[in-house]
Amino acid sequence: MEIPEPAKERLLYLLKLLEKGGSATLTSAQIESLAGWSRDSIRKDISYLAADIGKASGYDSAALENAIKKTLRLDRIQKICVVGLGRLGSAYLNFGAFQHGEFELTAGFDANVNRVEILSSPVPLYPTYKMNEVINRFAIEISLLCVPEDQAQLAADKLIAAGIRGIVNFAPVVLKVPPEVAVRNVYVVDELRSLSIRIHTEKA
Amino acid sequence: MEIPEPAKERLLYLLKLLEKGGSATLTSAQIESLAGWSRDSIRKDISYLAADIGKASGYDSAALENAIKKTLRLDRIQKICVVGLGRLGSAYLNFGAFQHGEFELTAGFDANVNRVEILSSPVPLYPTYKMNEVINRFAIEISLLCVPEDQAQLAADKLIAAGIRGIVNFAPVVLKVPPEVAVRNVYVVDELRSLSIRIHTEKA
DNA sequence: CCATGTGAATGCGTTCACAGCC
DNA sequence: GGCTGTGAACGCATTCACATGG
Repeated sequence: MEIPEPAKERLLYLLKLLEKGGSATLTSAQIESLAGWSRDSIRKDISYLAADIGKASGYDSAALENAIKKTLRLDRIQKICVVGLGRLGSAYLNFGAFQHGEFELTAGFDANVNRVEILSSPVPLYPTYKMNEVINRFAIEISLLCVPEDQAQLAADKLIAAGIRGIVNFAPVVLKVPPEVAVRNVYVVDELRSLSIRIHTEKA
Repeated sequence: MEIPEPAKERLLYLLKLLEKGGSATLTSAQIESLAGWSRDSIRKDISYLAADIGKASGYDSAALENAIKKTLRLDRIQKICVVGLGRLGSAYLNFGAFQHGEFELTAGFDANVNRVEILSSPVPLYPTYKMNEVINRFAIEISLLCVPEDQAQLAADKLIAAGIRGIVNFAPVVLKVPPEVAVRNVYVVDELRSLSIRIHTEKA
């Protein structure tokens, strides 16, 4: 069965809750108070996992966590890279979660060859012109895009040409990408606007 | 009429497109190719604005931009603050968009009094115990939460007690907040997971 | 008995199709 | 003619209500 998109997002959020530990077993009512959705939709969401987790006492947290990871295909290590090694990009080179977690930072790129040579990094660094080769050699699927605003589209085009499948875009621009490439924008002003809208246009 | 939540998000995204300039007039078909949604839903979304913008030649970009801002209540300056003046938090003190744009950074807070005194900043800084007073005095509605993971919930509780209405949370935790407080989480691993799910669970 | 799991009903958002207007 | 604007039809996700199981 195909899982509805909103259900996937809720399951992802639930996974976050589960990872922070807490009780070994959870009922849908408890999840409701933690997460804010109705217990009915929580039960329905979990039922999509088809994993036989529920007892009369509720759900086994560990089993639930595994089932979500497996169903959402988050159960294996995935390779990522970072493009643009300025302040933000180079900070991610040393980010702990990328050294041991489910996302393995495998390469860093920058158009400035000097920067590539001088920066010390636990991750191999390459000049931009090697992007195609490196991304394909290591089967990198997702990239962090940390270049300045005016270079973002150009860098994205290169990533796409190299066969990247997903981009986390930190530049405040709307990237033009083909439909098979997924993009998530991370920009604080967008978040503020979204909050502002929720605060000021809520059903009175 | 109440605007559907998904429509609000699309309008917000469309606003971003409009702000980057481009042509002075846009048809729904052009927006379709830029944004990726169907022209029908675009026309419906814009119709919620009830603003009489469309001509036979399409929409006037400037008028459309204004109408979106007005309808989504983004047409006035809103005050924000930042809690936690470490690497990330202090970087936002000098963020250009918060000095002239629609969000005005009005205060910075940190529990470490020393840090508050030593940091040089274009924005007034205060120790945490003044949070309540300052937030109310300046009518600050939204806060950036940039403290370490293990202090995030505590700091959020203080913000909520001070009457904050929205939080942009940069810590990798699920904040427990009352339903009237809005939260947006900004965490790169969440974004990567979301992309991964889209890439690997797309309808084949 | 309490909590899960699930077909059936509801409700909401998108798509359709056409009327109205420049 | 081309594009917008919108009631109506449609389809999908949430909610309901009950059957099932520890």
